[in-house]
Amino acid sequence: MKKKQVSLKDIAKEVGVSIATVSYVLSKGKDSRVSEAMSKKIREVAKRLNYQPNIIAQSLKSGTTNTIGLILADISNPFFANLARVIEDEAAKFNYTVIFGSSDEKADRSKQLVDFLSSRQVDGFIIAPCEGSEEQVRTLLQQNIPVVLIDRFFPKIPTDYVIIDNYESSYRVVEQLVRSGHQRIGMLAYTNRLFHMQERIRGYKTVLRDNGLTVEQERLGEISFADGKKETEEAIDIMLAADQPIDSIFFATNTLAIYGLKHLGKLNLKVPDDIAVVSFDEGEAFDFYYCPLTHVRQPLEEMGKAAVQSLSNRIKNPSTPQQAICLSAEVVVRKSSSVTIAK
Amino acid sequence: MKKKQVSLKDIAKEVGVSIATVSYVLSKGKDSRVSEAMSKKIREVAKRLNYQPNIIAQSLKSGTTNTIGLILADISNPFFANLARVIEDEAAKFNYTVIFGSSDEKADRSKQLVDFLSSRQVDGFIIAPCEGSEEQVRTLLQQNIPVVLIDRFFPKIPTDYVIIDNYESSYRVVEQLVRSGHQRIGMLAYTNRLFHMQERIRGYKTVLRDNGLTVEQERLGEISFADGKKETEEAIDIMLAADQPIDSIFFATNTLAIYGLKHLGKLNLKVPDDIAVVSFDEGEAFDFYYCPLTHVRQPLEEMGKAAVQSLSNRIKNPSTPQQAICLSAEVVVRKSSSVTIAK
DNA sequence: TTTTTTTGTTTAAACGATTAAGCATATATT
DNA sequence: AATATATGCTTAATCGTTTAAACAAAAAAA
Repeated sequence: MKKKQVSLKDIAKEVGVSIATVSYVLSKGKDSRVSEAMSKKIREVAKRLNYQPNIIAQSLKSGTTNTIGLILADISNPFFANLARVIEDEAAKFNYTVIFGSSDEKADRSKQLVDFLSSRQVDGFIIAPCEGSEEQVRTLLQQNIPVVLIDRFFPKIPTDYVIIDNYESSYRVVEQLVRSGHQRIGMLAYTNRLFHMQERIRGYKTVLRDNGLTVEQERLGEISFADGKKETEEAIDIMLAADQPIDSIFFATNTLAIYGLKHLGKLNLKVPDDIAVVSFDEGEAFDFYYCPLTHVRQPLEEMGKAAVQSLSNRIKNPSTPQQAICLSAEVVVRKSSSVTIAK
Repeated sequence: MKKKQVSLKDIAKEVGVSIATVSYVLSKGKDSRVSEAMSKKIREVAKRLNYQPNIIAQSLKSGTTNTIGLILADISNPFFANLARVIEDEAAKFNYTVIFGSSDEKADRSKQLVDFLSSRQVDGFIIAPCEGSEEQVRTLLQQNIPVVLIDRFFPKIPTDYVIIDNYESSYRVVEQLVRSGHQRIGMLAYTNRLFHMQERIRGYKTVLRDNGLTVEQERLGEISFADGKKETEEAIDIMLAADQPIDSIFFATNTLAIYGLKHLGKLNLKVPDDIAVVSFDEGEAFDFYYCPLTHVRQPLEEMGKAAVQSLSNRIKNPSTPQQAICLSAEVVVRKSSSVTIAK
């Protein structure tokens, strides 16, 4: 009736030796000084009883769990879902299990997750930090718990991190709109102070200035995370209703692009003829969109792998100097940023 | 330098009492017989030192981890990703953490995951079992480890499970094609012996027979999981090249639908005018498809919740009689199954 | 005052594994 | 034969927590 796993004790009793002997055979193999005959017997019984070591007990003894805590903004977002999968697979190669949770961009939720995972003794964290989570990261560092930030980072906190060059990528993708002759380029971004978002905005503004276009505050829509859909629609409506309506738009994330493209569809505006579009990120959803999108493709695979490797390094060697990895992203040019055919 | 968590011992030393006293105060609160003054002091020190209980140690002692092992076919599939999210959220309400992995429809991978999660002492499993995993499930049952199957189940194994009525759903969604006058209806299914897939096929065949249409073996494409994309394309090509080409098609899963719709696009066939379509499942991808799809909408929320509740019941009361939950799914009728306008 | 009960705290065992140290035997070295 | 070394196994401590049982001191009941 009782669910009782087979333990070293059970094997020891069955064979008639001490627990230690069994442990030596099963965990040390050849290196132990247990006789070959006894080893064989123990291994046989272990197999017969279907012994599985109790990892909880091993963890308690060793102080290590071979577990990584992964905190993402939102696991239902394909960008993070894919990143999670890459990290999971890569971590498996290092013999780590991943336990993760979504912060939903809320600092207090993120705090809960950090505490939860800490108490489960994860060996380290990979975190896509949300706004306001600086203190949590600092606390982990103070406790000497390894942390690697991913996708976003805090310039003032000396953590390991893996990011892409958001300024550069943003500059280059918006440049596509400029090149194809667009003059009134709008941008939709999330209204937060996270560095990566500010960098994307900086890239947008800089490329306009570099090309003699004016940066109009009304063309930069800042959307709250909580009510993204509605605010995106309103922002687009305003930009289109202006005296000088926008002729193209840059979406700073995939979720903004999805909200935005659906709205443009409702307004019966055709991409790229009525309005050109460029975006960050990709997703299966875009595969069915009638007009292939010019977008920034982030090197998810590389990012995930780098993060796991970086974390693994730090776990093994806590005194490694800070590792800051900045990858460059590819700009995929498609039809959605084309020149307007008839004007 | 050493990463050392604060333990009961540290608090005990600081306050000058035994470990047991600290434990009583922190875990029993009012129920303990520790004096109010001492309790207060201990709580203060615990707070000051930022004490977090070591869950690993608690688990070892209690033999329970408050953790659920979740094994899905493929976490990158939106159907499973959404199901996972529902389960995660529901489990959190019961104070359970979810650790999961994807079997990728491979029995040996699934076996690995079961062993892995077992050794981590999960309190129970929620599994969407793949073909050939019967023995794994039986073994868990024999060990009295709680298991709830989801999405799929084995009629011959008396487990708890949560599924939808696949036969009924399939019948009703294909019926839409029949009603709109389609006569040569193809189906794409995965080639496996799992009950849910067989039921979907049975629904398709039955509705044809019930309406005086012949069931042609050439119109039932059975696709292997490993090479789904290519085989889907070939199957569609064959069905279209036949003497009596199909006029409509039923995709048994969302992945098959995605492969299929992309291929129809390449062939320049318009839905529903050139070919009508119905499908199982949904996904953000379909939102951008030019023609809204008639499909079976599975009650993910209900399914996930039922699974967690069922598992929670069994964990608390292992001798509960078998709980078999079969939910009915909704058929969402859209344009893709409309009658062909011009023939 | 003596006995009983209550109150407040400690001791010790347990969960399952690891591992240094100990202790017999057996074998090798002088 | 005496000593050293190797072999094979056991003892016991440890990780951090929980909890029954023991114990001492204080309060209540006799």
